Amino acid sequence: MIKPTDSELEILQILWQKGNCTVREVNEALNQSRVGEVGYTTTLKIMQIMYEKGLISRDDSSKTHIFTAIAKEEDTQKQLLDRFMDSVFKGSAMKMVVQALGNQKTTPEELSAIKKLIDEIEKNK
Amino acid sequence: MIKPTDSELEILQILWQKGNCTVREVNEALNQSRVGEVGYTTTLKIMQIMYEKGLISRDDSSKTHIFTAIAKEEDTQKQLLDRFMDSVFKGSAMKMVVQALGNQKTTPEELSAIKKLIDEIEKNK
DNA sequence: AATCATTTACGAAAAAAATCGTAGATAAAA
DNA sequence: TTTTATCTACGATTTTTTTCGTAAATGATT
Repeated sequence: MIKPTDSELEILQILWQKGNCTVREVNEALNQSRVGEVGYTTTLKIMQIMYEKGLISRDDSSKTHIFTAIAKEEDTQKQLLDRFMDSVFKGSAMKMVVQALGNQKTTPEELSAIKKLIDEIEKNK
Repeated sequence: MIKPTDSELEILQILWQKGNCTVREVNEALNQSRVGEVGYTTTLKIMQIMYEKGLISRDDSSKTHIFTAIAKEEDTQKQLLDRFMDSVFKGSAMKMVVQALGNQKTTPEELSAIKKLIDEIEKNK
């Protein structure tokens, strides 16, 4: 599976969230959640490249093409997470989780949810 | 804080692990854990850039310079993790941890260690 | 049909990252 | 002191990613 670049990932996120999109829709969504604007043809070009790489599919039956993400969000997350864990935490999920949970951001609800999750994983072994 | 590129991160890992290093030491460590070899001057060049960026410090009192990572490993991990969590998991530590733990790789010992960790975090609130 | 707006295709340019060759400095060996 | 080996400095080249201008196609409007 091909690793998307940063801007490709941004576009994938939009496609996962909104389903099928035209280039214009993606471009507008992109420019809402951003500091600097990005031109329409820039977005188009990146999406063309993504299409060539097989990251997204294209329906060109009408003039305005419609694009869809090919890989599922979870699969891509999993793949990127593995890479990230290897390169930053030398493969230790433990260390990474410790860092992530030490982050004030996590709410008590989330913490207990994670405990339940661990209980379930432990049962299934 | 500046985000290191992938090869810069590789070098930082070596410096964190081995402490202070010459360019040659880094270059050799690099070539051990790798598919393709990388030339000595390539490593040198990247380390010079890292020095200019303020990622590493340099002792040039003798001919052979000695380099040291400036940022602590944990701080860098934390910073990269935040970025990663934002861009891939839209900021949800929860989702990320679920993915990480769902990874068969995690051992039972690690799982119970994480539970203990959560207990402690919960106590301190 | 002529005009206008929107779209895709194409390629060029800019920016960022990685690679290495060569030259000159420095120190060690002979 | 000459030679040899190793090092840093510098810049050129290559590769990857991002950016956008221009042209041609398509469809809508008048």
